Amino acid sequence: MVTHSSDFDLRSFSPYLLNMAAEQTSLAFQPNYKNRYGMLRTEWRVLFHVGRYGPITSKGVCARARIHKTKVSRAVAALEQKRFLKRQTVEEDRRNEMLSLTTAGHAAFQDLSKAAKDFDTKLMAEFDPEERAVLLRCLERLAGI
Amino acid sequence: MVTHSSDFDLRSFSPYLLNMAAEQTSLAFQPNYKNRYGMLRTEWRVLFHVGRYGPITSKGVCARARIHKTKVSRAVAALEQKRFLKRQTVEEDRRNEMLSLTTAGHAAFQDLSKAAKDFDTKLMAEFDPEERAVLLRCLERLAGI
DNA sequence: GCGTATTAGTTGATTTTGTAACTAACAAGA
DNA sequence: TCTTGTTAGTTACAAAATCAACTAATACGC
Repeated sequence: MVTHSSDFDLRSFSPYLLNMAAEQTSLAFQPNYKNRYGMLRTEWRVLFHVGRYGPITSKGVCARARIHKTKVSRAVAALEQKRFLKRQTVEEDRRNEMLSLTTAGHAAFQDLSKAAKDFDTKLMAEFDPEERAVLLRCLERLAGI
Repeated sequence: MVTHSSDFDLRSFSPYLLNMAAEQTSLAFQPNYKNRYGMLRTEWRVLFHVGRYGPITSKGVCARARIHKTKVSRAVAALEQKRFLKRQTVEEDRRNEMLSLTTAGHAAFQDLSKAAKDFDTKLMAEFDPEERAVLLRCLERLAGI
C-alpha cells in the first residue's frame, strides 16, 4: 500500500489544533473585557501588563507581552481615552513614557484578573493535574517562553 | 498574607498561552504556503479541505474547517483565480457549488500536506510520546473537536 | 400556483491589523 | 558643536477580518 498525503488530517496538525483551541478559548473569555469594559483583546492584554508589571514603558509592554509596538501604541491610546491608564514622560529621557493605571483601570484590572483566574480554573478542571502540567509545559515550549 | 490578583500571571492563563503557541507555530509554517504559492492562511486551509474532503461545497468547508462563509467565499474566489481550484454548479440544486482542485491545486495540496506533516513531526519531536498524546488530546478537547 | 421562509453564496461598509515611513529625543565620535 | 546613528513612540497607508445587507435558488404551507 502506498502512503499518500490524503492520509494527513488537519486535525493532527498541531498549528491548526492550536489555532482552533486558542480561538475557541479566547472567544469564550472575550465577553469579560468586551461587554463589561468595551476593550479589545490587545487592550486587555496591555491593561493586564501595566497592572501587573507597571509602571512600565510601552516598550516594556512590547517585550513582555510580545505585541508589536504599533499595536501597543494604539491600545495605550485607547485605554488612555477610556480613562483606564495614564502616561507620564520620564524627565531623564523624554523619549520614555511611564504607563500606570488609573483608579478605574486598577479596578478593571482586578476584576478581569479574577475573571481570568476563574475562567482558567474552570477550563483546566476538565483535565487532571498531570495532564494540566504536561499541557502547560508543552504550550510554554511551543510559545517560546 | 492576603492573596490578591497581582499573583495572577498571564503566563499561566491558558487562552493566552494557547494564542502565543498558535501564533508562533503558524508563523513558522507560513512561508510554506505564502512564499511558494502566494496563499494566505485561509486559502491554504480551504485548499486543504477541498483536497482532502472534496468535491465539497463551500458550506461543507465552513462546517469542517469552522471558517466563516465570507472568509471561505473570498478564499475560494482567490484560489479559483490562482487556478488551484474549480467550481461546478450542482444541477439538482443550483444554489450549491461543488469545489474541487485543479491539477496545479492538487500538486500544491500534496506538496503542502507533506510540508505540514514534516513540520509537525519536527515540532512534536521535542516531546516524548506520552506528552504528545496528552497535548493532542487536551487541544482537541479545548478546540471542541 | 402563490406568498413566505430558508439556504448557499456574494458583496459592501466598517474595523482591525500589518508594514513602512516618520518625528522627537538622545548618544557619541570627529 | 555638528554630523551620524540609535531608540521610543506615532502615523499613514495597504491588507485583512468582521458584520450586515444583499441576490438567487429552493422549500413549504396554504
